[in-house]
Amino acid sequence: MHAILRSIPVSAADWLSAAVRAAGIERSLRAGQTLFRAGARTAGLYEVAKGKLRLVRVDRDGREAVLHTAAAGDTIAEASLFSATYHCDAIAMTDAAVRLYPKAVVLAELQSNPKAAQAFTAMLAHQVMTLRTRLEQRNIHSARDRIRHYLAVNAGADGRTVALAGTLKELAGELGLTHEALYRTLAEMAASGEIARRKRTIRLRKSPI
Amino acid sequence: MHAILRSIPVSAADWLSAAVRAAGIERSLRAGQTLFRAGARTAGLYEVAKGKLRLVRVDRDGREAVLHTAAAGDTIAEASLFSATYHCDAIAMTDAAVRLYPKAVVLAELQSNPKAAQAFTAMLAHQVMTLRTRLEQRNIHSARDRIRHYLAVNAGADGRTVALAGTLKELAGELGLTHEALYRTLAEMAASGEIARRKRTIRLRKSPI
DNA sequence: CGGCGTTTTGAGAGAGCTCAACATCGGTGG
DNA sequence: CCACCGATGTTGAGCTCTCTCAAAACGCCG
Repeated sequence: MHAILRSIPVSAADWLSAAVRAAGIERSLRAGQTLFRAGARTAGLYEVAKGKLRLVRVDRDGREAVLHTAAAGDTIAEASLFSATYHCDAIAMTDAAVRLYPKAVVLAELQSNPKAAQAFTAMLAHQVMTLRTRLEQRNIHSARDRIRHYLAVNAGADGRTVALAGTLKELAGELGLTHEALYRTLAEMAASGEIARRKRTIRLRKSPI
Repeated sequence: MHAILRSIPVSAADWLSAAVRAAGIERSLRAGQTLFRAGARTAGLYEVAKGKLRLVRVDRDGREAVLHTAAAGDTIAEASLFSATYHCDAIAMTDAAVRLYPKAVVLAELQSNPKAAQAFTAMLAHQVMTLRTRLEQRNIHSARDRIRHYLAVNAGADGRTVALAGTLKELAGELGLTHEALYRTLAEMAASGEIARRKRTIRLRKSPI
């Protein structure tokens, strides 16, 4: 799935001109530190240089919804180029480094450089599709089927091996499950022989129909 | 929320050049008819001229996930400009009419017309934020809170009146609830005085904190 | 070795889903 | 104008499933 879009450059490095990149402002973050919060004035586009960040919205119950996870090479706050304030919090999951490309510089670049604009647009289009896939996933109520869906969507080249980016607890958050439910269901699926678990991978025993 | 992006032209009419619009191919659809299905080769960008369409993905249980609802003036299949196949089904909810702008024509336009490209990009950015809001919504487990969230996000200018676009059953699908749960919870909220229901509107009694 | 966070397993309760029956509304045709 | 029909809207009762709270084992790092 998304085979074509996968080949599109996701890294800002690939489409921002040297001039824009030169205007980038580096910043380091410790694990757990906040890059920006919802409601704050938007500064521009961030590129993750090192580590991982997550975009979350917090509802009044203190529950966190993980909207996105960005690793090195990814950009965040793309949509904020067209908005005055951020609409979610960005928090470093690990020690991390980001580069800020000021809004005006990026917008000028997008207007003057069709190639950059096209790449940026393609990346947004890709994000729309990824988000829709996650929305589809959230429509699945059963924990088991939701995990199956995740494994199917995120399987590697062989179609049955999934590399886990972070901890299972993080995965639970991304799936919208409690970590207990995820642990339990994974254990059941392993017991029934549907999956095999290793250090940082899960392998599907049978290919999903 | 999204106050700024709301003012961005959502209609294709506003940014496609006359030449591209002239290349548009009209097509009529009866209620329930399918415009395209997941997996089919992408033809281009569609603009809804009349009626309403919905984009859905169907899982193996036959359950429908409503990814998007498009009304007159909206475009659909934007991301498909960068993909060889569609990733969801488009189904007419009412008798409808659409205009197809062939992929090559639109892509050429985006490359040659910075203004169009910018408008298109802004629209995609807007979609990303809308999708994230829906993803946030799906993280809310309680039916009541999910409805509250929907009402808060979709309240009109006065901040407490929400116009219902379609049937409650459709709304239930969009909220990821069964229609029974939605009916019941709306009835409870009306009984407790939290909302007031009219023909095609819901009004919040108190402004949500 | 000690401490902290992840991983794991247990038991109970709540909330939405499912199945079911009925009411209501809008359109159609006699 | 009225009867019919389908879809939406509404309410009831039971059940399943995940969430919640709890406690303990495990792994990693200082």
